[in-house]
Amino acid sequence: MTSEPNLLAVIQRQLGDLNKSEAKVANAILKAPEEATRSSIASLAAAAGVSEPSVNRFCKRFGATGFPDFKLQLATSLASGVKYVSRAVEFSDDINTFPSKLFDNAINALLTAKEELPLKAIAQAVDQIAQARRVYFFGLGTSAAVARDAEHKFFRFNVPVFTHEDPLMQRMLAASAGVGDLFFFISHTGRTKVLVEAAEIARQTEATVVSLTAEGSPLADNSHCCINVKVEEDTEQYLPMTSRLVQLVILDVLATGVTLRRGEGFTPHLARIKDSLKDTRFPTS
Amino acid sequence: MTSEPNLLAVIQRQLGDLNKSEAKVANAILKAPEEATRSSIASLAAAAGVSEPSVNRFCKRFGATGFPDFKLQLATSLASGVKYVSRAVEFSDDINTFPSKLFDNAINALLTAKEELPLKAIAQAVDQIAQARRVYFFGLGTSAAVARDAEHKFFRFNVPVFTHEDPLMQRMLAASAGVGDLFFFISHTGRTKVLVEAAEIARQTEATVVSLTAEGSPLADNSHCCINVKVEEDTEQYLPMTSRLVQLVILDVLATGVTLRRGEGFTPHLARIKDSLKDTRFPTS
DNA sequence: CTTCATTATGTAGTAAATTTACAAAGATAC
DNA sequence: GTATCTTTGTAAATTTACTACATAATGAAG
Repeated sequence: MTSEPNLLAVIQRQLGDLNKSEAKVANAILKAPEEATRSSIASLAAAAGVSEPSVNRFCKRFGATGFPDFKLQLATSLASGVKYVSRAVEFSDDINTFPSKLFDNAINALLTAKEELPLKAIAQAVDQIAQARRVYFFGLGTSAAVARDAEHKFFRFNVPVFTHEDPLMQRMLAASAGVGDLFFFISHTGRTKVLVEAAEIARQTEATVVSLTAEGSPLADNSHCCINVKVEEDTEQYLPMTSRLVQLVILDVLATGVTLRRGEGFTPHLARIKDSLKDTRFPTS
Repeated sequence: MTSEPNLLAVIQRQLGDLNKSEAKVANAILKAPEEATRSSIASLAAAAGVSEPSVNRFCKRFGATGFPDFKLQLATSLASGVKYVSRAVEFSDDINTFPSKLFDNAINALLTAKEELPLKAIAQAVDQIAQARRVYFFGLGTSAAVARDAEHKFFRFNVPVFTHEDPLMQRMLAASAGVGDLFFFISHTGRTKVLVEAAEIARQTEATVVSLTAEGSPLADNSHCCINVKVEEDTEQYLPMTSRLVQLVILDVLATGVTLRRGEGFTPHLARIKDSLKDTRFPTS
């Protein structure tokens, strides 16, 4: 792809930086993107309550050569089937609307994360995990489930992996750490006290501290290497789902990175683990 | 979608049935489809060596209302054609390529799942969870982490939720179940013996059995209600990541469904839970 | 092989849509 | 309060697409 991956997201993001009439046009488009691709500049201008040249200027502002070109880009963005705008679920939603909204939000989160992937930090983390003698995955609350998931992924690489949901265990293990130990902290906010404290303790040892959390948070500040997760707060009501999905995929990226490091010769080892499960299953008919 | 999946394929197929000038237009478009979406009727006519009305007639022949509409359809089908292709990670991949591949695969999995969402089963499951006196989430291996995640989501709704990773506990709880109990089994394959057995046992009681698993699997057969997850096997090497992501989002859909059922009056309750975590965190600067 | 009918294609004019140039209105700084 | 810069709209110019009609090509029948 040469240009922007999705136009609606860009428009959404820049909403604040637009002047009055441009914002009107933006809102009209965000409200009914499909329709916008089919309408003429005159009807869109009418719908937005602005003049035709304003619409034209709006298009040029977003990198199009003109209105037709803009419509084309918009149609292309829309084609993938995702409304690239995060949509909050409302109490008026029913079974036909809210599931797609949640899926769209999830997809949107992954798309955004993919665009701003901290490759350097990821590469560094892969290095450190591959070299570690022991890896501890620590998280609390919903992040504990992510840590558990990471354990499942990483134990396959002959690296001794440990997870603990108990903050006291986390503290004690952090305190008794040494060279070759790697502490991997997972936190959505990066502000959970007991977790940050555990990181501080680990930091005072010879161990390496890596975190998967929000940039600039206390946890990030206490890490040798921080994998920054972009979070859009406004869509999260009471459950931080989307950031957790991103965390999971990033852990998958790390696990895959370690596999690639191990090289092709490692494949039989993985196959052996998979095979070990064979007898626990009913055979496929 | 109302019409054809891929406009280019349709044009290609009908090439023989076209008359001379229409065929010229078809060839010009097939040769440079991207460019065709950007050009005016005049330039396309020139490129094909025909007159403008011929191009217009060509467009109408393929169901468009006119040239602009045709361009729109063409652009749409070009855009959607490229996506939905999962890409396997290879050992030749490096840090610049494999992370995006993994993200793409995850995104694709969600896109596919979204399109074939079993809404009826989801609605039914929401009903049953909302009415249940107790809900047990059971999974093994990687699905245990998903079950744990579900627990975290659902306990917020005053529904007593239980998770157990121990197959023996799962069996015993299933055996002692009664009216109002709901067993929610999570399994990627739906063929894990001990889990299927637990489902069989639960099925013999008065309890309700719901599963999130592959269609037609033994587990699905032993459930009152099965939420079918579409799985693309070929992209999964040794870790079934994508299906797990889909499972997580579906659980989120279920949790949201239950919230919506509870109605707006329930929001304060959720807010209270969120607030209860406040003191465990460092305040935002 | 001519003539008529039918279909295919192009020409020219018309209507519509888009863009540009410019002027008025509004905001901002001095 | 004036000058300057930005924003927005008006109107004209230009480009684009469409329609009606005319001409050419094709094919069938006599």
